[in-house]
Amino acid sequence: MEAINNEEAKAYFSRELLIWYRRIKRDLPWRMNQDPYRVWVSEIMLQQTRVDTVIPYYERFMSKFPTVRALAEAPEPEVLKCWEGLGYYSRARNLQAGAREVVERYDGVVPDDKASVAGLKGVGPYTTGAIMSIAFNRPEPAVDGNVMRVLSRYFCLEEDIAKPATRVGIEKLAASLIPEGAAGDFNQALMELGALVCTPKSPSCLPCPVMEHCAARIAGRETELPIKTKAKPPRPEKRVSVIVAGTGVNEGKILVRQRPETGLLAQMWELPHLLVPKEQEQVVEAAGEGSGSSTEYAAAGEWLTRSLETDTGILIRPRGWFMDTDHIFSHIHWKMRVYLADLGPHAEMAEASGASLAAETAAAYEVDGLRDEYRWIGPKDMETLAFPNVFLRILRDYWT
DNA sequence: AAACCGTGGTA
DNA sequence: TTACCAAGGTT
Repeated sequence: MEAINNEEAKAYFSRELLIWYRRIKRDLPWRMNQDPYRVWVSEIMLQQTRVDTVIPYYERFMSKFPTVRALAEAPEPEVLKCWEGLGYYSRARNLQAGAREVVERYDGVVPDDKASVAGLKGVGPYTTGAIMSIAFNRPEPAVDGNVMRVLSRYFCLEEDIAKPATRVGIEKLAASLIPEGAAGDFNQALMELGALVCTPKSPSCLPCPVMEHCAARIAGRETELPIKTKAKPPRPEKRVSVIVAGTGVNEGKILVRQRPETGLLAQMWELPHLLVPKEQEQVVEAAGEGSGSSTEYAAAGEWLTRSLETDTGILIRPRGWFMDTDHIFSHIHWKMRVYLADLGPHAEMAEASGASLAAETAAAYEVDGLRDEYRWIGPKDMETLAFPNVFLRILRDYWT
């Protein structure tokens, strides 16, 4: 291995990486052209999400919302439905808010201006650099996890890449590596190398275009780098969810609700569910699949009925266990038990009162105190409302 | 700075 | 099976 100085190592890296990328780059949907809107949508979808997962979502999204204006004018629930199953749903709402800002402030044209792009909702330092370089070929760094890993190895950097300050330092380095007039290709080359060659677990150094002068490789430390502090494991939460079957005018339907505007799974739809307090965990645990006596079922059912009534004003009548399912978010682990139920006695009384259909519905609302966020839905409504995966799985089970 | 925000692939 | 983690951003 020829010993070279740092400036030579940098020039070599930029030159060889760019040549390599232009030879082997993948043919991806968002690389069809450099339309800033297409680049923008792809970068938002690709945040913390694999290429293979994104591709079908991207195709669907672009055919439904082909322009900034189309996205800006769409009803928000349609945008959320298009994002269903992809996760990090605030990305979808921020993206549409950004599109609306581009229509109002920039006449529907994504501005070729770093500060303006950086000011759009959901666009942070990485995405700003990605849009500026890929769409407009501006010499801005776009430092994501791939880039931090690749540069940590090539330059044998030992800073913890989990720390925000480390990314800032690597941005300066990445900026100094951008070849004249080739910002977009070079930034994508860095990420392509990280995705295909310089992978997290076992990097494939032999086909690497810059292996010869990779400091970590030369030191035999390529698997030790980058240094990254471990994430905390998700905290466990026991939850009980209920499928409430409608009767009368709601025959064949079930009760769902829309989540609040902020926080976890914001504005997504879900089955009614409750956090099980520590002191109730034993009671719920005892009433599972064929594992509880009638007494134990009654105890769990009583707790569920009382809690749901307190929380939502809806009086149910538990009918039995349906399924258990685990769902792991990035920071919470839901251990969910699902029960079947129908409505309690006073709802039936309202239906049996002999009132007209409209009056009956109104009466049911009054008697049940059904709040705005609740709705009776059938299978057909699943095509319109956006549900997170944990509830999609349960509902598909229920309706098949 | 550290917690919050989803999901699925991989070893 | 557990553990890691992927083209991050916001608060």
